[in-house]
Amino acid sequence: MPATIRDVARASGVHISTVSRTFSAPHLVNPETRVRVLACAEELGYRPNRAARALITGRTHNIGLIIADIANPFFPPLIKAAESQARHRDYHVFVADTNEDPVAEEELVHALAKQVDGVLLCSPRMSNSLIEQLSREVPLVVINRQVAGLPCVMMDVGQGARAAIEHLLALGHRKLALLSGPRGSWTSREIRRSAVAAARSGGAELTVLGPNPPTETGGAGLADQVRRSGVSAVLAYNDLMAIGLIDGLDAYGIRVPQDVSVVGIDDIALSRLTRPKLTTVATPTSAAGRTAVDMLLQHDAGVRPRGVRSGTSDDRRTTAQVMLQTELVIRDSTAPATPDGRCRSGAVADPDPHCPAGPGHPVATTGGVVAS
Amino acid sequence: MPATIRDVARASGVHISTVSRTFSAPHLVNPETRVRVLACAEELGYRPNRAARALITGRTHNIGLIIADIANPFFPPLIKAAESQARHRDYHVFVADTNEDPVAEEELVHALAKQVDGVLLCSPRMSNSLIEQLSREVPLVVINRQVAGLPCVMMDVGQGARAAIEHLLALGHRKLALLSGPRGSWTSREIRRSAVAAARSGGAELTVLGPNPPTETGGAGLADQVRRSGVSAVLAYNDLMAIGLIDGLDAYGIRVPQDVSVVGIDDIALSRLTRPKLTTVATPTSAAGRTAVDMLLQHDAGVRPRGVRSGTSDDRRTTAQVMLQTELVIRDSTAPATPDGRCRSGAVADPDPHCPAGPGHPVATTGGVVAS
DNA sequence: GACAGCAACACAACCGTTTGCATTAATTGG
DNA sequence: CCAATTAATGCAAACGGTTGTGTTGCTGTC
Repeated sequence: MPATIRDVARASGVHISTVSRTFSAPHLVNPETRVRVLACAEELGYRPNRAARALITGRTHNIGLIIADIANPFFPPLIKAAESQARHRDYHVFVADTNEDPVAEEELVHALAKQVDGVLLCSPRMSNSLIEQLSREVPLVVINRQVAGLPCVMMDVGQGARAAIEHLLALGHRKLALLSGPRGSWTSREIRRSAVAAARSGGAELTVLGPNPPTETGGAGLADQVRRSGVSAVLAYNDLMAIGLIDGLDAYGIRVPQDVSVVGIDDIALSRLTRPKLTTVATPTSAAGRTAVDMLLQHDAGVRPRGVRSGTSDDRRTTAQVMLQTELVIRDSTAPATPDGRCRSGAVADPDPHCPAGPGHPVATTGGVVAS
Repeated sequence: MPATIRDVARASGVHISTVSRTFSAPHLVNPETRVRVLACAEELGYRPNRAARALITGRTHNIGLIIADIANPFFPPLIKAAESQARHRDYHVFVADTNEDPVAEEELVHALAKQVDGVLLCSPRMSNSLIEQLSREVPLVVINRQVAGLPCVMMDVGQGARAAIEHLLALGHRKLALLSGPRGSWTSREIRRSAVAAARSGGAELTVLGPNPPTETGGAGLADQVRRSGVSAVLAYNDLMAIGLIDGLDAYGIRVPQDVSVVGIDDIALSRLTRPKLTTVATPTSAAGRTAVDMLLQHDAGVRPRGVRSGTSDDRRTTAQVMLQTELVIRDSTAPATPDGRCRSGAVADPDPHCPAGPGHPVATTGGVVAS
């Protein structure tokens, strides 16, 4: 039913190669013929079959995007940016969700390999060596992880975590906790490394809790541990966990930020909507998506020569690694510590929810529910 | 570089057709040959090229999923469910985002048409006639919309909206507002129709505000209108708008649910995390994603006969239309109306935020921030 | 007037599969 | 022992494009 190049050729009385060139190399065909062919193509509703083209050109004009969990609000902006950027370059994006499962990750790379010109591996949970091995099968760009010899786009969560810890130290907190992320997460390791270093150099004590599932439930489940650890401030692997924790603490009658300060990472849209609004480290997710697509397509422009089974060397892509900056955004979930390290000793139903912000707090917070 | 069927044939000393059959029709090849071929394939890391297969079989084993806005938390669970279901049936999913733009929607269908075996059109904003026209180009399953003659999977938002309005009426509210959704949204029309009918039969007054962008910002921007309209309860097109509205009202010192009750639709994960927790109509998004994939693939199983350009008729798919049930879930953003129609007259900084729940309120709410 | 140069197009091989049909060898029935 | 059947495999034509290499006809030059 759909019109093929042959239908157009027949209708316009030229050879199929002329039709093909009308689209791929217009300067090679006579202007008069060109308009005639284009008219026929339009008439028949002809659209080139990309799969057929891929067969001979070797470029599918598809890219794969492998994500740990689409339902995690951290990812949609990245997906959206990648998809949009790809579309501008006339590429389509396969999105696949691994449910945080490293095995599913590997299978998906294999499954997509032949079908795409490259794969964006977003927050991979598998091992570096496996990633390197897979990269021999299909061009890979790694997001949120550093892998030697491979193009990577990372966000500087180390710097972000440091800023967060320093913010908490400046507020007077001395007993801190870090809720770490899932096993296998490069981001989680970076955060931990930086947070530990920052806490130590600030003379504070930092307890690491985890690994944990990077979800709201994961955070909520840690409320009890946080409570008993006696810390006055917490840095969470991501906003979702931070929000879950706040929720969990609330069930124990512990108030944020009056009793405990909480900092998240990511700055998902949600973090502006919960009460208290979350202090968090903003990560440039959209930029990461765009950049990753650019890096993948940049080296991908050249057309594969005819019969040449490309040898081992020479198309060794320049493995740029870019690090995007993060930024601490201070909202309402952090407040100065009281002299004893806690602002208020877990009062459940205090009639006055206000815990006046001390001079160290950079924004005018009034604690609790506040318009801003 | 990647091994082809010819490489495997050469290595195992058989014809390529035998290799092909080893995978697609194993019973036709000698068991001994089969194991030999499989061993060679394994050795060479051979994986069939799906594009090449698609060329001749006519099935790409891809499906397209077109979404209004990936960043809207309503969609990710649907995407995830669709992707998972598709993968189980050995299909891959192209995800594309239209940014709520009907024109982008049409272009995307065209662009995907040749590349997929069918397209899931999720919450389309274009016209019915255009959808019907596009359905002649590629099999379509429509989600969140009813189009005659096309397979559709809908959620019964009409029933949901009625339940929401009746809930508000039972709480004593008599002046209501409806924040409608984007222009072109079937869901928005359904909600409006049902809400208007329910309000009328309950003897209440209902103001319709909109159309509006279905986002948090869209909701927040309506706070002023809602305030001045003097209503005591609001039903929003979706949770995002409801949450935005609550935020916007808060800036005017209007409390939810003490001063105004707010009901959302969708029950996105977020609605459990904001304060107050949102009363909302839960829509079965994951089920919708799964069902849509099933409906698409169900009629898609047959292999296209060899040279037969399938005629007009006979593969007229049975156009099942399924309606999934919704459910009102009552949380903390709705409370009984006071005799004068408002619980509290916009007190900005009242020291006591509690507005005791009346007997009509089904859950023990204490208003404001509460653990539950 | 012969020939180079060029523009415009046609020809045909090829990409990696699938699949109807032909071929061969082994098995069975009469 | 021969014909008929069956199992296993080879052969080659597609699928819908792209692209290197002719082929043709025209222009301009000496």
